[in-house]
Amino acid sequence: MNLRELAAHLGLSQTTVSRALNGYPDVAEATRRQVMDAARQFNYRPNPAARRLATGRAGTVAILFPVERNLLVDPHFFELLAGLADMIARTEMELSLRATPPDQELDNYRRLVNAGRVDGFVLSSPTLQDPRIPELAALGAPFVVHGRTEVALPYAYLDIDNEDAFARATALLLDLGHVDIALLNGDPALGFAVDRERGFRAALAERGLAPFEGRVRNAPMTEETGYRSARALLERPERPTAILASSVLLALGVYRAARDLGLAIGRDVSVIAHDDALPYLKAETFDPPLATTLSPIRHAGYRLGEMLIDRIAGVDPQNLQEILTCDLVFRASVAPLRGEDGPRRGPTSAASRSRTKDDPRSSDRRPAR
Amino acid sequence: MNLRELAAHLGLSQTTVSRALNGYPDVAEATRRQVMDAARQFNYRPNPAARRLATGRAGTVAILFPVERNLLVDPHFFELLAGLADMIARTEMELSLRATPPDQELDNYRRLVNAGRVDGFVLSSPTLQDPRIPELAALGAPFVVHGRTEVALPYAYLDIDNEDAFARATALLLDLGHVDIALLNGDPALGFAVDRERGFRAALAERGLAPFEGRVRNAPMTEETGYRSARALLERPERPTAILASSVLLALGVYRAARDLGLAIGRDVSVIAHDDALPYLKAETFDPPLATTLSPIRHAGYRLGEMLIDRIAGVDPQNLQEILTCDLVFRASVAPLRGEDGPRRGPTSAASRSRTKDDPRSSDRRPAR
DNA sequence: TTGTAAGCGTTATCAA
DNA sequence: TTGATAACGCTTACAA
Repeated sequence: MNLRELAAHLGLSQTTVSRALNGYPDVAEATRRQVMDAARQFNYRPNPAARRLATGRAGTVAILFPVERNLLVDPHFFELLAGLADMIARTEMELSLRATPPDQELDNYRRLVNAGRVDGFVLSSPTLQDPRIPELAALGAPFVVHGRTEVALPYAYLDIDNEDAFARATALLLDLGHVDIALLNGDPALGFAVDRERGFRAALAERGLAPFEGRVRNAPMTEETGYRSARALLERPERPTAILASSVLLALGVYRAARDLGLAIGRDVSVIAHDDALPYLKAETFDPPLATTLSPIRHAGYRLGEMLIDRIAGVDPQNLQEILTCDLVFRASVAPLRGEDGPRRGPTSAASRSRTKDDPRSSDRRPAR
Repeated sequence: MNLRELAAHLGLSQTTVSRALNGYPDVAEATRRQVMDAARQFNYRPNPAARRLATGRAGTVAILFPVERNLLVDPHFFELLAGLADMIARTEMELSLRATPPDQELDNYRRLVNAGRVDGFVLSSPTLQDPRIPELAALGAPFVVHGRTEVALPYAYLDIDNEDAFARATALLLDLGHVDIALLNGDPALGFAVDRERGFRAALAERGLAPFEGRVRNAPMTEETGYRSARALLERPERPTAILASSVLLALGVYRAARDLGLAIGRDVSVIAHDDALPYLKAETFDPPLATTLSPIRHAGYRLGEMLIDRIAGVDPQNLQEILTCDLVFRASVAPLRGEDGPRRGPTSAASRSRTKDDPRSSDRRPAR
């Protein structure tokens, strides 16, 4: 069933039918209803190729990823993708996944835009001075960025409040008596690592403290580096009593190192990690369960899709800038410092101030039957 | 630059130029060369929307994934996707990633085919009686399957030789003196788990052996279940001396369980896992390094893309059925059984027979300069 | 408020 | 071996 047949069936012109379907104002309400009903009845779907050809719009959003680069080493990317695909599937748009050799990446953006093959992009894992941003801005192509950068242009982004999350996590540890806290962070070329360190330092500074020597470590966020870093930190007698980790994968390595050294997570060393809610690596199944700053990255993908659709529709990028607050999820990997003044009995007032709550994804969220 | 302009520039008709570009036979060699050169010179690219409209072909291959189902819990899926995207990017085709509610999955395949929006599909994680296969076959839509099933239809597939891989891994352990071997396997609704168990049992049977009671376990392939299963197996005195795991993630849990129980991997319990070469979970960085049956899943994605292109071009599915042999990569997680007759000194002849070799991805594969 | 008709950039049919 | 010309199915001036 195509437009001509539908129009013929209704005894109307293609024009009118097209306008009715596309929500143009100058069409009689009665006509519109008729058209809509018939379209539904015959399950009419406009041919996307024809529409593309006529409008010049591609009906496609794309996400490019460098074939060889880190992105693929990063399971978070795919979780983001899942959320994005979920959102886009609810629209008439398509999501095109495109691999590109790293050295042709900018070129590919340019080509896709100039050839009108893509209406908008999601940029993932931006660097602080990400060249894709000025490039796409210059091309006038709509895009949304997952994360903030230092690029001084008005662009649409969605980020989590990394600084706030790590400040709150640090404050919680401080409230529990910890003073020597280490930070296992990611590659500082990616903005979030910088923000997290800033939050960490700010929370310490607020109590007149600073990180001890060698307590801030930057490295790729893998189990292996988590292990190595934690091992290096914990095997010396003057070890930190708490560790903040930038990912659950890093925390996995921390757990392994602690176990190797005969240290009990929680009792001997407290751990809080940032949790992007990867479905195959759940903080709550850690032993002991891992406390986290939580922000499901899948939801971020979903929201980025919505924002991109808006951006394509012409919404000003200044109005498409969002920062999500992370939940701080308290679990048994965190405990009060065991000091000479005896164990304390739980978070102090400042800790409960900081929105501590349980995992919102737990089953008690479902409505009762 | 479009076809009309290109034709005008050459003083030829659009028809001729189009035919020259598309490799039709009835065009003079000289003309073709002229056209090709000009096309290259002006960097001419046919408009995909126009081409789609004219040909009825979509120029798109798609991969559908259920939003909620296990697939997303599975990091392997994304690695496959990366290989597929890499391949498709080298063609004129697009790769469309589509999320679908699980209950509308078949419907969505049907819609996409009938509306001519997709030229072909990659089916991932097929079940033994996967309903997508008869559905797509009935629709006459080209598709390739990652894995084999019990569906009695001629369809294109790419699979690894799971049975052979696990038979060889088992034989290696047997050669090293192990007798009580456990198998931590995945969900038996997915075909590969069945094949792996078959290989395991076959290798044992060849020596007149069978698995001990409770030694075959099926569960989702996560770190957590690996831990639980290994724990249950290893904490009893009559524990297995070797464990085969269906994934590196499971093996991670096995390592954790062994550590908890004070058992040394290699010395006290040998471990071999199947390795799909996920870039962020490397068997060679395990401590001790993890022996594996190796088959990079990314390459499978790449190859599936090639096969799908062939299938769309009309190649008979019977000629598009491939089974890849896994490499057996020997590492320190495997050691001879420590028996009353003292430690043995390494693999016996039968073991070296079984294509044991080092990780082929190591740097010595690069050509010398 | 509706209709006519001209594109959009290809490919495909048929004739030359 | 080449060239007119008609689709392909939709959107959009412009006209009525």
